[in-house]
Amino acid sequence: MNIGDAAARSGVSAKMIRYYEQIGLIPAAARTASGYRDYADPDIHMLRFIARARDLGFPIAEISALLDLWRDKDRRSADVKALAQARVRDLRHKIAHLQDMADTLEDLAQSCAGNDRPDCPILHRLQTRDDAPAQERTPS
Amino acid sequence: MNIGDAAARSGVSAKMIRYYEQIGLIPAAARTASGYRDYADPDIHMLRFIARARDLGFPIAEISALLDLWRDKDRRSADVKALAQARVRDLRHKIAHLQDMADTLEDLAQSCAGNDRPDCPILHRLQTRDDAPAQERTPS
DNA sequence: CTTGACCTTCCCATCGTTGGAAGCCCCATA
DNA sequence: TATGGGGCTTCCAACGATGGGAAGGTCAAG
Repeated sequence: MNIGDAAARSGVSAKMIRYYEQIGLIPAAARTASGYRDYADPDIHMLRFIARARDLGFPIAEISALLDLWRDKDRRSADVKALAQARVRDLRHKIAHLQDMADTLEDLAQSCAGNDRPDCPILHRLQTRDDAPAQERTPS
Repeated sequence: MNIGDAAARSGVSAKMIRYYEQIGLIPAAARTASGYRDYADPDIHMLRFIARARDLGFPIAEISALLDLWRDKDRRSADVKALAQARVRDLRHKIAHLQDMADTLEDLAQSCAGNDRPDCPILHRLQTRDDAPAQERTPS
């Protein structure tokens, strides 16, 4: 099976398949006499595995570790779980950060009149220091 | 003031100041006779403005628009508010996406024994199709 | 044999940031 | 005055993951 079919069946683009091979995430594919990459069902399974791990937010390095565990029939499920939990922690951390930014920005936007006048607390906040809680003892 | 001091006072690294100048986000700095960039207080204010906008998740292109509005004394606060609200929508969208991934992954992790045995629903889910709700009519 | 769709490799771009190398400048100290 | 260390300059490269495109070979149908 050519790389285009493998891409269509796995959900990983042909570009990405070549890239994953290049960086060593997946082994070099078999080649036909004319140099075309040739894929079989097990390759498709592996690519689908990668696509799903990627969709769950795993970076390449962790997908590589997951692939190793996937292939290792003597693996300990605790190792897989630890990877997943570390990923969850990282995701929750990123979410909290984005949430802080969104909440702050929403507060600012809500306090802006949004009319034809130029005065705007959003710009005011950006041009002033932001290390204070913003409603305590505004100086002078 | 040298670029190192400007970086320390603004919270933008010297590397980034040069980069922002290069891409045109900020005007080219004044130079001393020997070629050193020379910054004054208004430059620091601008860099701090950039640092805060960046911390609120604005990409460079939007910071550029914010800077234009900041300098424009005839601006309409509605334009600033619209930029902020668009950013909030984008952040909420990203948050929802990460939340989905984290929730899915947490469910999977919770269902994994996490012991010395190799069987693991996380790997199972990754190697099987994921377009089904995962607890309805598991075949055979 | 021609045509069009596919494959190959290689290079470039994104976005924001960091790192390093080579070379010049400035200041303080010996 | 010489010297050393740190800061400045520019240029190049890398990160993660992906897309776009050019130049050229291959395959299958007509």
